Parts: sequence; structure tokens; C-alpha cells
Amino acid sequence: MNPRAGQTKKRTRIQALNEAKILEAALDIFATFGFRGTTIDQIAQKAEMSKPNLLYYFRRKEDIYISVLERTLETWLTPLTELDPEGDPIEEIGKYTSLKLQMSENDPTASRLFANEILHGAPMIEHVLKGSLKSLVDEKAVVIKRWIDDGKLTNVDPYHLIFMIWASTQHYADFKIQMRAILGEEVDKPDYFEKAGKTISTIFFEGLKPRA
Amino acid sequence: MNPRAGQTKKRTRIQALNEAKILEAALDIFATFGFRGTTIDQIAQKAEMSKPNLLYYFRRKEDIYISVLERTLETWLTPLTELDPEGDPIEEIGKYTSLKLQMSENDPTASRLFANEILHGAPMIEHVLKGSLKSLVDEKAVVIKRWIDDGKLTNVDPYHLIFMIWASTQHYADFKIQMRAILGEEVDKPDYFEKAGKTISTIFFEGLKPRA
DNA sequence: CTAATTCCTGACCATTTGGTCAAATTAACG
DNA sequence: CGTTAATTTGACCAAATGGTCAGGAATTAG
Repeated sequence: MNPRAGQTKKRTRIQALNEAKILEAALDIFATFGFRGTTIDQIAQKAEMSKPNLLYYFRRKEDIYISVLERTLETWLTPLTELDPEGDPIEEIGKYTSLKLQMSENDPTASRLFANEILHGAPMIEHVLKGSLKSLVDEKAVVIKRWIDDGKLTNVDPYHLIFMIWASTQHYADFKIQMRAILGEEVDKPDYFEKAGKTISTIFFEGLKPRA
Repeated sequence: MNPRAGQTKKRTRIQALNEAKILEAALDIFATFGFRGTTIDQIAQKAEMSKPNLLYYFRRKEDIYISVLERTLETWLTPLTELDPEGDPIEEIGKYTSLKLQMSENDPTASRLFANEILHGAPMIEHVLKGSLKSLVDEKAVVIKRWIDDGKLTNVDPYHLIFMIWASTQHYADFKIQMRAILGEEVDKPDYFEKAGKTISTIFFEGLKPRA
């Protein structure tokens, strides 16, 4: 019987193995070439199996893509979940920002995958964006608003603040090629992201106007 | 004779007209679907001409793409050029940031076109990034460094500051779909970008830590 | 007006690519 | 071991797509 990822019937050893291999390979390829730019053959080759065999596990190219997206999305949203309303605002936002930057460093493919999907109109994950992502952001915006009302943060729009954190950190994954063109090999050295983190947090917390 | 864009021979009236029509249509399509995701037919249809006729003006799909990229690149880099070393640092950076944000509002396709190209490894414009873009950024980094040494700005890495400005502003073009999923129609109202600008400049200049 | 040149099109081609299928091979299980 | 079910593959197909070309239509030059 032709298996389908996510079906009810229990999966065999080989199914689990090959599905994992496929998804891992697909993440890389999709992140680099986008949905249309990716061919099934490319994924199959990277996953070390024949195209028909790959299609035995995922009937359509779109099925692989959606699986990869959903799988990555969860990891990607986790950090925001952990923004603690009871914690110190500056510390919480600092942790969140630094965690997002770390993710851009360690798993840039995930970031690029989303960037691609969203650039192209998010045809496959619009419902997730309007669903769980919106809920999560709405919830955290309230938390930030309270911090502001308590005088613990400068008065800024919580949503735009969140967007700006996303922008500043994900930029280091999505636009790394541009940065490398400007700064050269430096961007691949270990202290590059450290310097990025320092700059980002200085600006976010201190601002550019020198404090007396 | 088969015309080639950018040739030495003077171009006829019809050539100028049709090349413009093609490039305008192509910008839109390429920005939405990326290079591989775009078909010549799509561009031809949007430019209201037949595919063979389009190929009469641009021999290959790649030629159109490169033309569009080069054409847009110039506009895109201009604002940074105008960062005045003699001006007031806060004011200059404020003007630059606000100009970039305006461009994201008025011409998001241009931003998306680059984002796409860079995400996919910038195969067509790597030399521009390493050439004129790098020179320009290097030059302006020196200016910013001087401002910092003069105590007029908080001490941050000039390059990362520039990256952060790009990130924060271009995000409003590249990720608008995500923003719309979260905030709804609001993102299309005129005061949305105004609020974005206020948030961005408050964070850049004041920082999140409340000033006494 | 006439000839040369430019512009445009329908028909066509080769390649790529997503996807199918029957049959062969391998693993699982009693 | 032998039977059943799962896995794998080569061969194949149809559609999409980048690109060509011979010749007809329109434009321009003289």
C-alpha cells in the first residue's frame, strides 16, 4: 500500500527513516531554490534515492513542501512563546532577540525557507499566519503593552517592535550573502554574530542618541 | 535586425516603447515569482505582446531579468549616497531611515526583487554587491565611525547599524503579507507606515530603556 | 509611392519536469 | 521456509516552457 505521511496507520521502520531523509534533504533544497525552483530529482538525489521511490512516500511535490514548512514552523515560533510576562522586560526582550539571532546563525535554512514562502505570497501557510501566529503575536503584544504602561519600556507600538526584532535578526540569515559580499569572510567567523548581537541590543536598549 | 537592449545603435521609437513595457511588466512578475518561477509567457501577457515578439527584444529570459535588476539597483542605492558627512548624525540617519521606509511603502516590488535574488544566492548581481555596493557601504561606514568618535552617536558597529536599518525598513516590503496576516487590513491604511516610522526611529534614537 | 528595414506572429522543436505504473526486489511475519 | 506486504526501480507519459524560424504585416527612409 502506498503510504502517506501523517496517516493513521503505524509507520514502518523504513518509512520513518526515509521520510526523515527526504524532509531533511528537502529543507535544504527548498530553502535555496524556492518551491518552483526546486525539482523532485534534486531532493531525491540529496536524499540518496530514486525519484519514483521518493514519490512513493510523498505523492506530490507540494506534499513535501508543506511537510517541511509545518515541521520548521513549530521550531521557528517557539522562542516567542517563551517571552515571560512576569520577567524583567529588558531582560526578556534581550533573551528573545538573542535567541532569534542564534537561530539565524545555527539554522539559516529555516529562516530562508519562510522568507521565500512569504515573499511569494505565503500560498501554503497563510492559514497558519492568520491562525496560530496571529494569536501568539496578539498575546505577546498585550504583554509588551503592559510593560510600557508600567513605565518599564519606552512607548513604542508592540507589534512594530516585534516586527523590528524579527527583521533585525532574520536579516542575518536571509541576507547573509549580501553581508559576505560587503564584509568578506569575516561573516563566517565565530565573533561575527557576537558583534551583531551587541550592536542590535545596544540599539534596541540604549538607542543611538548618547545618554548623558 | 534583431535588436539587443543596451546596444550601441540608436533605438527606434517602437523599441524604446516596447522595451519599457517589457521591463515594467517583468519587474512585477519577477518580484512575485522569482526568476525560475516566472515564465516568459507571463511577462509577455502582462506586457500585452506575444512571446516571440518579446523574445525579439530580449533574446533570453535571463537578459530581461538582468536588465530589470540593474535598472532597479540604481534607484535602490541612491538614498545611502545622500548620507551627508557634514550633516547632523541623528538627522542624517533619521532621513535615511525614513527614506528607505518610504521606498518600501511606495515601491515594494523593487525590494522584493532584491530579496529574492539575494535569498537565492545573488547569482546575477554578486559582482555589483562586491563592487559598487561594497564601496558605498565602506565609505559611509567611515562617516558613521567618525560621528561615533566625535561622541555624537552611541558606540555601535557602523556596518551592523547599516544592516539593521536595511532590515527594519525593507521588512515592511518583503514581509508585508505576514504583517497583513497578523494585523489585517490596517497595513494598507495610510497611517500604518507612519506608525512604523515612529516606532523605528524611537527605537533607533531613544532605545527601549526609558530615559530618566 | 516604393523599397528597405523593422516589427510581429503562428507553427514548431527540444528539454525539463511532475507524476504514473507494472514488474522486480526486499523485508516482515507466522 | 514460504507467503504476504512493503519497497524500489526503469520505462514511460503529458504538460509546461525556453527558445527558434520562416515569412507576413507594418513602419520608415528616400
